[in-house]
Amino acid sequence: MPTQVKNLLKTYNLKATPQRITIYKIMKNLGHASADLVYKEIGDQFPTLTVATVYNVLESFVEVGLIKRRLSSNNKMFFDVNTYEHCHLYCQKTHKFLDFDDTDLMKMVHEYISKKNIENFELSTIDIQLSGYIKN
Amino acid sequence: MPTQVKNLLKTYNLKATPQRITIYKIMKNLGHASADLVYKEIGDQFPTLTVATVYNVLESFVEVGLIKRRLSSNNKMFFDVNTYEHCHLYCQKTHKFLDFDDTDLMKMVHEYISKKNIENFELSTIDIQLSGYIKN
DNA sequence: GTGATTGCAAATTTTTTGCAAGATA
DNA sequence: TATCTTGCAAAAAATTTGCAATCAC
Repeated sequence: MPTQVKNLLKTYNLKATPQRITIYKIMKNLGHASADLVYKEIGDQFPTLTVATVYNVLESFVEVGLIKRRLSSNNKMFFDVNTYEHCHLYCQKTHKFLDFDDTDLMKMVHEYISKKNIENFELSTIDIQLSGYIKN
Repeated sequence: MPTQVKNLLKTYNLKATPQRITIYKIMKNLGHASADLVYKEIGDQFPTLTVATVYNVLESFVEVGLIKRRLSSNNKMFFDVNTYEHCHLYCQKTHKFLDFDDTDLMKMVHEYISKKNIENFELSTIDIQLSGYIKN
């Protein structure tokens, strides 16, 4: 697994620094997280790693497409380790995300939208977010 | 129009202060905006009105359901003056929103989702956001 | 009048920046 | 070695708070 992450980073033309490896593993583990959350998760397992580095690293991941930004109403940056298109359940209370995989739905909406042919807009991704309360 | 806003606020059990009236008019005019944007828009037309008040007022609007928060990847609070369910075009470069009304699409997705019967989740609203670049 | 709302200034929280030191390929 | 990345400390940006003064009803 550690070597795998190393290779993954290289695939994306990122130098495999210990900081990046650590942060990627945490993102992989959390699935969705804010910079802040990642930083807290690091805790004292890597004492010299600073918040600034967390932001830098996450930004470098976004740039190459290794992770994606997610939309939140939390006024915090949120990132998603899964970059393929999928829906989300978003908890308005805790601001947590759960993946909601439904390729049929995504396909249906995509087809509908492409028929519409929206002017003056270059579509990049479709986000479907079900907002509400995650119980438990 | 000024009286209309006054009445609207009263309908929502909000005292019709000049600050609230001003801010609601601006929101109505902008459609979608961050607290910051609203504050800038006020400019010197109301010199004593501070940022703190902008946040307070917008929050009070959200609480009663007069406006809604919107999801952004901008790490800023975004608000929407239209509270009915509708889609959005979101510009990833400028972080601007455009309404994209399509009741058929919303209906289709709603029906699809309700058939799914998602466990441990209390659905409040469905957000469909088309992210990309708004030309022009 | 009374309770809710505002202004102000200061504190927090979140994110960014600059630059020297260090690590990666 | 050359370049990219990190650490650190400080700045900037965004949001919140406390409290006294003021206003809407």
